[in-house]
Amino acid sequence: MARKTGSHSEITGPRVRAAAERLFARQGYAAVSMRKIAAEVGVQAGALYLYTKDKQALLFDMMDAHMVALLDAWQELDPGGDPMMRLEALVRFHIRFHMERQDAVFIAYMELRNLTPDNYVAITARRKAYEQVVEGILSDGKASGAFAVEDAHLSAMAVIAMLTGVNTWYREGGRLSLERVEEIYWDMVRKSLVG
Amino acid sequence: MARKTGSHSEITGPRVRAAAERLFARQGYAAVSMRKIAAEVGVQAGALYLYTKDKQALLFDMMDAHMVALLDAWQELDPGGDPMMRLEALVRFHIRFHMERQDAVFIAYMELRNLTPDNYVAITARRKAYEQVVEGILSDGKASGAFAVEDAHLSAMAVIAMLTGVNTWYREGGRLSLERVEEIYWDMVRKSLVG
DNA sequence: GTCTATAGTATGATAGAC
DNA sequence: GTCTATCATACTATAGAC
Repeated sequence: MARKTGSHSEITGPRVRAAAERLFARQGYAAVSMRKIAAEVGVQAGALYLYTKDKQALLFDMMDAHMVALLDAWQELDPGGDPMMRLEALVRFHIRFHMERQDAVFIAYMELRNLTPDNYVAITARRKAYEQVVEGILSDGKASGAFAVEDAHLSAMAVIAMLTGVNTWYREGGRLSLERVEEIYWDMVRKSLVG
Repeated sequence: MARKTGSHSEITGPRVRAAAERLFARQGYAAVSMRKIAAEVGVQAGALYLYTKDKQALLFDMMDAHMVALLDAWQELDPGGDPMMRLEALVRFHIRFHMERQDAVFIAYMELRNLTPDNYVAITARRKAYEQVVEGILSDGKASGAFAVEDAHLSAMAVIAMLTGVNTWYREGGRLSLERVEEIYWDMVRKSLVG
């Protein structure tokens, strides 16, 4: 016999996380109160603590989930082999993945300083893992002669900054399609790394 | 006859602004209370209102001063003429200027959302002016055939993101000197924009 | 599962003494 | 010019009713 009323946990939990993500991205973690999140969901502030240990866990969990999703998605997609092909795949993947998750990306970059020390260490480790994916591709390409890279770490950071920067200006329905943006960025990245 | 004690306004004012900049950069505008700023300066919270209208003015004034300094400094340095030479000058200028003002840069990028609507409009106009400096150089270079740029606006945004990204990873006394970083970034930027 | 009520603390800003 | 004291409000988190 089915439940008539009562447990909405499977619905309200995700809604709490979604509301928190929206609000943290738009106003910043410190500026968003539990009351604001509750109001967005349509519950009272006290009810939020059924779905999260505290406000900090709300922030950490969404940042960690984002970084894990990023690393997993790339692992799934990584073609391996030729560094030039891998880098093209990564450039297109990075732009697309980040454009589809603007709020999460914004939070991942802006709210590091609002993590507790332990949580900061954990998230920073995930970030470093992704940076090393990019650096690894550039190192391979340098070794094989495909890329004229002086310093693989520096170039990796430059490429990541450039790609993630798309989020700051690209707006859907604007002058350029995402396909076009991908194309032009890949062209710039490729040229910046070859002879 | 000289004052023995009393007015410290010319000293305390700048110290208030400096403390606010440090704290806003490290903890974020919303997370920093007037009491924290006062403690950093060594005065009581109430005394801060002798040097600023309110907390928002503290934020706006430092962001506006930063953007004006950026635009003025470039206008002073702009060699004019050949787009390739202008762009090299800008790349080196941008990295250097931003590295010397890490806190202000961080705030200028992170705290836009904590500005009141009017203040947001004012700061955004300054940002756009700087973006148009870069876009203008790329447009000139495209017209003269020096740059193979598909979309001057997109490329300007890509270059700015890449250059400003230096702030997120470069640490003084690290593996690479700032001169070396400048060199490598200019090399990457130049290659990404030519044939 | 959600509510109301509340404890305990922190906030931005002002008034008035010195 | 700076202090102390204070107003009015907001905050996170918990307890207990339903």
